[in-house]
Amino acid sequence: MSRPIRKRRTIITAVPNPTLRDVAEAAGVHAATASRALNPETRRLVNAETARRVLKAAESLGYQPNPIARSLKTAKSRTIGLVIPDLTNPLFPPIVRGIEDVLGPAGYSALIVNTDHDPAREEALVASLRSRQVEGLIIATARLDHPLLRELHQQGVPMVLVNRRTENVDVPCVTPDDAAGVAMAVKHLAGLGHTRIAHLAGPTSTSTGVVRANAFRTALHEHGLDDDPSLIVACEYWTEEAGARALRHLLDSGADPSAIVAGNDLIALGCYDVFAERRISCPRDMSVVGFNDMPFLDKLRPPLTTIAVPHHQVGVEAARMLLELFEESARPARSVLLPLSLVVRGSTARPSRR
Amino acid sequence: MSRPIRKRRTIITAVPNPTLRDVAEAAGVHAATASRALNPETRRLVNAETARRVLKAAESLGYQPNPIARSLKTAKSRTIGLVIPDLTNPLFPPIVRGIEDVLGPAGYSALIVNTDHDPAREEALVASLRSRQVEGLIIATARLDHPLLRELHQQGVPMVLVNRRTENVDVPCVTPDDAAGVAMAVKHLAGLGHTRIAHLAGPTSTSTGVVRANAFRTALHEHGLDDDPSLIVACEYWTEEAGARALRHLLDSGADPSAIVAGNDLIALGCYDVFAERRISCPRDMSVVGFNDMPFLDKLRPPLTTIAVPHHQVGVEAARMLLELFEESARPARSVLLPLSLVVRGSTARPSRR
DNA sequence: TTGAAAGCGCTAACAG
DNA sequence: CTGTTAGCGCTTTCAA
Repeated sequence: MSRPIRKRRTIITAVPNPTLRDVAEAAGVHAATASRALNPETRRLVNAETARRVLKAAESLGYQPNPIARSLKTAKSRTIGLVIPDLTNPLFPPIVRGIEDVLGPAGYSALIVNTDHDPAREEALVASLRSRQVEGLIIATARLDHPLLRELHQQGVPMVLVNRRTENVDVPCVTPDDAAGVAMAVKHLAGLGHTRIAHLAGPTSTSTGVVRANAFRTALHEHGLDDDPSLIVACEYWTEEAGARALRHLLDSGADPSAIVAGNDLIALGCYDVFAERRISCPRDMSVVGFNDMPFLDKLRPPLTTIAVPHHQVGVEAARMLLELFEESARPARSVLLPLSLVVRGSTARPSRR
Repeated sequence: MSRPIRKRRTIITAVPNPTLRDVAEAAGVHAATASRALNPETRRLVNAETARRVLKAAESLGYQPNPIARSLKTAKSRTIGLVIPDLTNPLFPPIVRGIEDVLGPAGYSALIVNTDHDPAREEALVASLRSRQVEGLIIATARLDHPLLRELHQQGVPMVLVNRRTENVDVPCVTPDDAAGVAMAVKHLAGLGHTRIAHLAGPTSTSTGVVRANAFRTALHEHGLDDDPSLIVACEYWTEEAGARALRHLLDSGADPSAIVAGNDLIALGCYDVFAERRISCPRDMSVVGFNDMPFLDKLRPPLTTIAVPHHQVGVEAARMLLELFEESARPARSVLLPLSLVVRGSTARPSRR
């Protein structure tokens, strides 16, 4: 009989945090039915009229499902972990936003952790993410040799890599088309008439560092330019300071370039510091091209010519890929290369010397 | 009798995801006892030797407590919501890191949402955070008139405001000492000999905009300078474009300043654009001071003199304050003003014209 | 000091 | 189509 239920329904008009049972009682049905009605996936299992009543009851009570209870039952947290080196690097915020723009509408949230490039910290943070039951990981800290990634992969943790890749682990990646980007930079400089072009490469422990350096060498060949090994110097980190050190080293070695392809924008900024130190005029004495097109580069002196990376799109693709992985986790790892574009500003010009 | 338990213990050596019961069985105790032993808070309720056995069992099984189950039981999610306008604004990443540096060690995680300055979006995002059972909110999007904040406060949602304040709601805030910062900027310019100093204020809908503008007027008085109302123009947004528009307006109005105190660094960058447009040489013809000291300002042409805000510290204080609020939610709202410092670079100099 | 029992809010068989 | 039942993994009375 439904009398007692009815009675309760009228008494409980405004519960502080209405539960599914409150809704069910208000609608005069069982909690299970209310659950079915409320979930779009299972709504068709219930009489349309009943469903309507449940929806209305939920609405009027201001019912909000408790995702924690749902998670406990379904063993799905609707949460993913995002592992980045450092959020204050302007590279990452647009990627994060791209990820969240896809995840949010799909009902997922991201937990962000910063590793500060410390493998031990990374391991601890990943462990904490996993203990929080994240369903998958998006990782922006990949090194070529990265035991943690191999281990996670073996344990079947769904993940996708962004920006950088790793070796020996078959994991889907979303990266900029680094080789094409470097080729554009070299073509631009060669077109201006530069013949001694140097490369301040990123760290050789990262795929981005290695891929860009290799692409640089290939591009030189294609343009029939000097492939002097002394024109390539690897930076220890992706930072201004490391870029400055590398350029000083390059200049002191007497390699004498007229143009530089920097591994990324920060390394290019390090070049600016050295230009100031040594009274080198850019672009008159030396041209430089960055990589990434981080914000405010147009405000520099001179404005930096660079390769624009669609960071937001990188995030979007990565998040989509992870969601797809959840759908059919057996799918083979597929990777995506995103197209880049050259942004010509004031840091590149024809060489003034011979 | 413990025989069956023992037996099971030896059989189950490596459960994939060991649960509390697995640990309990392995240690030959009840799940409740294992729970008490594992939780430092309740460990003293259990025999030291038993506790040791439980800890060892947990260790050897690689037990990780399931925070979702715990949350369901305790109605605490160990999660907080962080509401910011836009993560790609370089102001916010250091604040986020400060927050996470405090939250992480305390066992909390942050869910970040970006409102893009859209009140409707903000409302929806806050609702989604609340449905995810966040225990509290850190809000960086406060406007002076902000009905949502008043409503949340009435509902007793623990929250703290960062960067900006709101009116008529008694909520704890962590903000830079805007008035002191503006006073430093004006003092610096006055000391250089400027007498016609303009202010490109932030939006009047935000406390930061209003407080800085008022402080500007006060500082002018203190230095006995022109308080010409036409020297103060409010920008519509905290952006380069709005800053540029405001400066054009100021210049066109004939106010004729020799120096500008910009509401923030982005507004100052907008000034740089106008300087280029109108062939105004900075700092020869016009000095400008920014506010915030966002990254890479030293690389601009000229390097921007600005007021440095300890953003990381802002995040740290805000997170601490929220955690304190959880401890004793009846405590009266307390607010913190963080000290700033002037960073003199190349965008300020003595006035060249008389 | 420990165990038994209950239940957080929800979903998923299963039965009717 | 709907109700019953059980249980996700944990904490917390209450008894013993």
